Amino acid sequence: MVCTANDLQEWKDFPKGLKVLLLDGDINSASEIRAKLEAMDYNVSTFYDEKEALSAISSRPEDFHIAIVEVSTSRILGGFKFLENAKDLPIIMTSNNHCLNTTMKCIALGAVEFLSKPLCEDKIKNIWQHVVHKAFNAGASVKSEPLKPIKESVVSMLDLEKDNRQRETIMSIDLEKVSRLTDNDPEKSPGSDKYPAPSTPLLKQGASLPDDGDCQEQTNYSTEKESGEHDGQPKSVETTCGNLSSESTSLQREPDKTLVTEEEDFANRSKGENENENAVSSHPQNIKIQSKIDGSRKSLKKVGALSNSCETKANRKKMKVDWTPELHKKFVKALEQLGIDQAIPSRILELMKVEGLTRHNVASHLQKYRMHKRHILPKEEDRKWLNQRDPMQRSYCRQRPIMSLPPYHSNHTLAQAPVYSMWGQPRCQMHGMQIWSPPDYPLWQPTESLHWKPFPGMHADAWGCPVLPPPQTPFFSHPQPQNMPALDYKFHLPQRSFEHYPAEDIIDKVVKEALTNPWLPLPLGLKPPSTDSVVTELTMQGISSIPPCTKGSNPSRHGH
DNA sequence: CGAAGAATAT
DNA sequence: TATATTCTTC
Repeated sequence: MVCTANDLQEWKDFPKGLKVLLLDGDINSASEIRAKLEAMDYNVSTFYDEKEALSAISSRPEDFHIAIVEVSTSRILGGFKFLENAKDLPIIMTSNNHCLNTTMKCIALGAVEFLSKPLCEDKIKNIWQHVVHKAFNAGASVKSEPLKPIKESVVSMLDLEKDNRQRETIMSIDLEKVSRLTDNDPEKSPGSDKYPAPSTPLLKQGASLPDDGDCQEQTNYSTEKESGEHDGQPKSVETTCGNLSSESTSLQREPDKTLVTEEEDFANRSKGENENENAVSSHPQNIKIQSKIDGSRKSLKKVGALSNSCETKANRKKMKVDWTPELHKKFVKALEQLGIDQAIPSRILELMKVEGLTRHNVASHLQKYRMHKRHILPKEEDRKWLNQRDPMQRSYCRQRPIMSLPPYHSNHTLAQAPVYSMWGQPRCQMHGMQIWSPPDYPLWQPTESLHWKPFPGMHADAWGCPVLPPPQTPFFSHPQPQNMPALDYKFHLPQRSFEHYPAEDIIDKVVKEALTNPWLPLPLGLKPPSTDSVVTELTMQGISSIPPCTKGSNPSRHGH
């Protein structure tokens, strides 16, 4: 009756010949659906009465791989009855009536999917996925344990995230996973050739009930949670979303761009991994994936290779965190709040409140951040040191340091294809996106594929020109000429570099002082927020209409 | 043991 | 290069 993974492996032209039980009280509807199914080379047995259908599956279980059951308002009980009594079969419920309650009940009773009528070809051509899914999940009874954290994160995710985009992202990822399932193993699923890009049924389900999506999801999750795992029931909703939730939710509060990026990222990576797997060996793919996963994640207890291929997906490596400007901003804000001495990954993570983000993620980012800091700070310290010893220089050193204009500023090539500082402003907008660094760190911004270099051929290490800011440069002199983007974050390393830098505690002290007494002039080497960053802040808070003239003006006539 | 940070891998 | 993972130290 149930299609096993082995069956699938030997099923040469899957899903052709898929045995579909069609239960629909409406003869017209039934024949219509049947025709469509048969057009796909599915093998359809039509029933108009659930009792007949049930007796058929009990007497000839091998004759059915999947069932499509109609639940009309008039005979809704029949549908449910079938659903409750044919649990071994993946059952797709269908109805004219799109009532959410009905849908939920169907799913709660174990239906793998609810499809609203009419059943167009797109909706039914991929029903075989449920067969595959079920086949792969057969015997996966140990699921609850690995799923537990997943479910928790899903629940919290739902608490936090009301945005539809969230759901869409998850669904899309789900789609990716489902197609991976099929693409992954051509031998098991030759049908993937025929239906190379199956739409995810669950995606449709979600999409078909957009207004109730949240509710529905929550219902599903909570159902799942309290009832434990329905063994063998496809858990695409819970499992898939859940598995991914820890990843996708890491950026759930981020705008579309972030989510999309993440999603694509995931898709690309998955694809690549699959390709690799296939390239290495086409036979024991499941095992290979499993062992691969086992190597990097917690090992799975289950032995069945096929059932593990699902687990594999479930425990798939965390996807890369995309440190978008928004995410980085949170990071920086956390740093700001914590101060330099408290800025440890766990606390940062705490403050960032980004679901799914791990301490490791933060640590890694922090490492990078600090590494960058090291590039800059010594120079600051140098100056500080220098100026502490030379009161005469303090006066101008309180001024914002600027960098000499590299010779490229008139270079059209560079001007029209601006690559901004990877540590400074993000590309594409010199105004409005800059992140306000905490005072104890120089401004820093993760790159997004565009990497700035001071000028062609010049390595970042070479930053720092023996140019000192003009003494009359006002304190708040941030707006920079547009043709020198990002450069304003670079401090100039005086040619005469000192071997000795002040001790860290001295730096900390100075920094703390600056924090405690913000009204005082900033200690040497530290800079006030730029206009850009202020604009950014405002923009982030919804104040977007800042007169552009506030930036790009000449520093020398700006601050007073 | 676990966190932090550095080093190394991908 | 950016991020993940592993190693080392505490």
